[in-house]
Amino acid sequence: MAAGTQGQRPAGERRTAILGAAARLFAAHGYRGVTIDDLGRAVGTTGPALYRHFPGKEALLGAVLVDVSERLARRGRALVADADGPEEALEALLRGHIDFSLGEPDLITVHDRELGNLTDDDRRRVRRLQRGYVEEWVNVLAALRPAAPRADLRASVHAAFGLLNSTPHSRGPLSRAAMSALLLRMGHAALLSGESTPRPS
Amino acid sequence: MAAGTQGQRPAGERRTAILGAAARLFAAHGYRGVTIDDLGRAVGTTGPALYRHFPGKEALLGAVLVDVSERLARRGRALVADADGPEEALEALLRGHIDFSLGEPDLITVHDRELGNLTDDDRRRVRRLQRGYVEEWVNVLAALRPAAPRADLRASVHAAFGLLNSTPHSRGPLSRAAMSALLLRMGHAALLSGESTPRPS
DNA sequence: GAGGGATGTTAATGCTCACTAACAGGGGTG
DNA sequence: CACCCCTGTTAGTGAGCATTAACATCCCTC
Repeated sequence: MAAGTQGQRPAGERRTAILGAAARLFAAHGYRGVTIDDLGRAVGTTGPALYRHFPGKEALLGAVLVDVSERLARRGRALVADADGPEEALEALLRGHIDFSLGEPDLITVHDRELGNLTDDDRRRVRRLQRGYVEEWVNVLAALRPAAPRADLRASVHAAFGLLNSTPHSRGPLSRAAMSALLLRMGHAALLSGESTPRPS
Repeated sequence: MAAGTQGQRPAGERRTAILGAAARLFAAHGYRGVTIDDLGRAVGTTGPALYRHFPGKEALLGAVLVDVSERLARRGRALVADADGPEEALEALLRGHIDFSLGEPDLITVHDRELGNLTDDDRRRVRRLQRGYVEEWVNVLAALRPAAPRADLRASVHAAFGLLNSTPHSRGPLSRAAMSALLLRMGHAALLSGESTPRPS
């Protein structure tokens, strides 16, 4: 029971376990509220073992945030490219984002709480990816609401994200399916509320 | 310039200055990212002077959060009581909340990021106040959408708060008036999207 | 079957930080 | 005018924590 008792090799399994634990713990207690030892304990090692996989705590947060930002941006691009017209693109973006925020609430939470604890470099990268994702939404919306100024659309998209991302804090007793439907309906209504007169059916 | 050079007496002026600085700094860097010395410097004293006004850092956060929660809850109750029917009550709640989130974004930010750093006691108190405020909204909505289950309405209200509170992170170049109008429109549409068929005009 | 890289472990190390001690000026009240 | 409370100040103090050092295993390759 002294030292070095492990010896598996399923590639970066420990690494991904650490990333998962980091997302969960950072979401629950905040970046500053989690210690290296907490992280080690969460993956069945001691704290310093972490340094065999990441250069430090900041880099760990960076890896989490860059990864989630990349996935969101990539997914957004793909959904829009595959969609058949802007109505369907918007629907796909909404569904995709909702799946994400219901499926990985920890990542969503960390993603918009911990930007300030990143390295300047990582923060720039994450911001760039976020901007790209937002522009994807804005482009789709612009096709549906040609009269609206682009700045308004951008603000609308950010507000819609606030709505969709509220999930981690407040799902309550609703099933995932029910919550998903509710968010879809609300998000859709909010984003298209720019038209002065909603047309029935 | 050695020691004790001050001597004003406008009552709790220093105290409110500290609370303001705390809201601003906690919003910008997070509770854990702000030191006692930062707080002292922000109000023109040194760090430890703070202990003449508050028993500690936790109590300071507690004072900020309890105060904002009380104000929101009280305001919500008053707006609903003074309103003429549920349509107008909802409108008033939306406008009130939007004013708040555009006018004091720091408080909004701290309010939903730092619950976890409160004393158990303060957390309970804040949660109770929040629940009361939410119920105010839910009651109004229930009158407008009698068919919807209360759990759905609660989730909808939380989601709408996410939308309205997104402001601090994302106002962009829009004027306050423009942003206010945009949020009002979106919030209204999102909350009333429960009706299966939106009726024109 | 010897060597070495990957991965852990425990024990420093050094910094940051909330909080406390000891001391001091200032002004209102007796 | 003497006292005393209010509010500051500077110098600890002790705990927590990221990171590094030194050392130990395991398994894979030659």
